[in-house]
This record gives sequence, structure tokens and C-alpha cells, in this order.
Amino acid sequence: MKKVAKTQMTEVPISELFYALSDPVRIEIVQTLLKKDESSCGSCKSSLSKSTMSHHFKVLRESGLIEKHTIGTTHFISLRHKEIEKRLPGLLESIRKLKKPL
Amino acid sequence: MKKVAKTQMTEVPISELFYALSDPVRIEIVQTLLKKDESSCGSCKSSLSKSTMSHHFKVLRESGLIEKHTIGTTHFISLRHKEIEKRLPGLLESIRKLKKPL
DNA sequence: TTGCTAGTTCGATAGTCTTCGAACCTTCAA
DNA sequence: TTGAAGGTTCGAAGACTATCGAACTAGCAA
Repeated sequence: MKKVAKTQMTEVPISELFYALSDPVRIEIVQTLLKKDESSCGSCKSSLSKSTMSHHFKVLRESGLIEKHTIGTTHFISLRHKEIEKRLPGLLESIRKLKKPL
Repeated sequence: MKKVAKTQMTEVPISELFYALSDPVRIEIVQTLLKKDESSCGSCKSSLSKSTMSHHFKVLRESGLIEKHTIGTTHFISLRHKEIEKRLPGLLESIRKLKKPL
């Protein structure tokens, strides 16, 4: 039986999770995911370069907020709703309602 | 009529609020305030220097999470419960329950 | 194979953050 | 007035961050 190295939400310190949300770009990504439920990386359009966006996705992933599953050449990302709700109930609903400036 | 320059919670971008919570030291301060309800700066004891602690209090204050009222030579700080609850309902209750490592 | 698409990784740069000790400020008490 | 207590501010050091373009990787189609 192979052990899947899936990041457990509870392993990540909560400060890291808040850190992931401390950047307006990343909050906007989360909001996009809340609307679309799932999305390819590219569909989170932004004026930033793709390497910068890739960096932000990585931060979100390592904080345990999102996860990625690749289908062919497209990398789909989605929020880890259950885990987030378990740790910080209501947070996602609050973020959904936020308006700019983030 | 003098204008009181009290920071309005809604003026501060939400990313700044999350940033304030992205440091374990500051989360611990918030937890302390949740237990004691109000506290002097000095009572949030820590191994860090007082200038460092002062810095963290400033970050928390500027993010709108805490406020300060001075009585004599002691500076009391307290959480801005209502404002926080309005913007991020349930957050404080979640933070109260958090265990180390933060 | 070749080339395209969609992302990741690398190296660099400029800016920001945490932390400290030293110096400073303010209030109160002797 | 002097001194102590409780914080704040300053300047500096070292670590970390956001951002970019360039180079790279993996899957798919022609």
C-alpha cells in the first residue's frame, strides 16, 4: 500500500494559513475559487506574470488551502473546503463576501 | 470639534488583518487577550525583548485587531471584539481553540 | 520527431519583516 | 527634582517576500 503524501491541514501551523491569506492576490484567487468551485490555474487571470502566479499557488497549496489535480496538461485547483471549515469555520463564507480593496 | 483618529476596522484591507495574524507571537497575544479580556502589554509575557513586543502590538493595532487605552503609566490593550466579529464572524472563537504550534 | 500549451523552477532584485539593544518619553512616587 | 516603571522609537543586521524573465518539464497533437 502506497502512502499518499497529501498535506494534512492540521500539520500546517495556523500562522502559515493566515500568512497565505495576507496577500491581496492570493485572497482574490480564493474568491475566484469560491465562485467557480474549481478552476484551472490559467483561468485565475491577472496582470502578473505566470511565474508569479505559480508562486502564489504554491503558497496557497503549502498552507493547505488549495489542492491541485492535473488532467492532461491542465492543472485544476480547488479549495479544500472541508479542512478549512473544520479549522476556521465561517472563514470561507466571510472571504466570499469581501470587497476590494482586499 | 476635534477629529478623533481612531482606526476604523473597515478602512484596513483584510489582507493586512490576515497579515497581523500570520505570526505565532501575535496569535498568542490574541489568545492571551481572549482569556484575560484585557491586559497590560507587560502581562503578555514572552521571551522576546520589549521592543520586539512593542512592534507586534503596533502591527496588531494598525490592523485594527486591538486597541489601547492608557491609564497612568500602564498601557492596557484589548481586542476589538465587535469589529472583528462583524468582519470575520467566528474567527476569534476559532483562534481561542487553537493549540500550539501556532 | 517537432512543436505547442500550460505550468514550474531558477536566479536576481528591490523591498519588507523580525529581532535586538540603546536611547527616549511619560507618569507617578519618594 | 530625582528616579523608577512601563512602553515607544530608532538604527542596524539578517532573513524572508513579491516580482520578473529565462530556462525547463510534461502532455498532447500533427
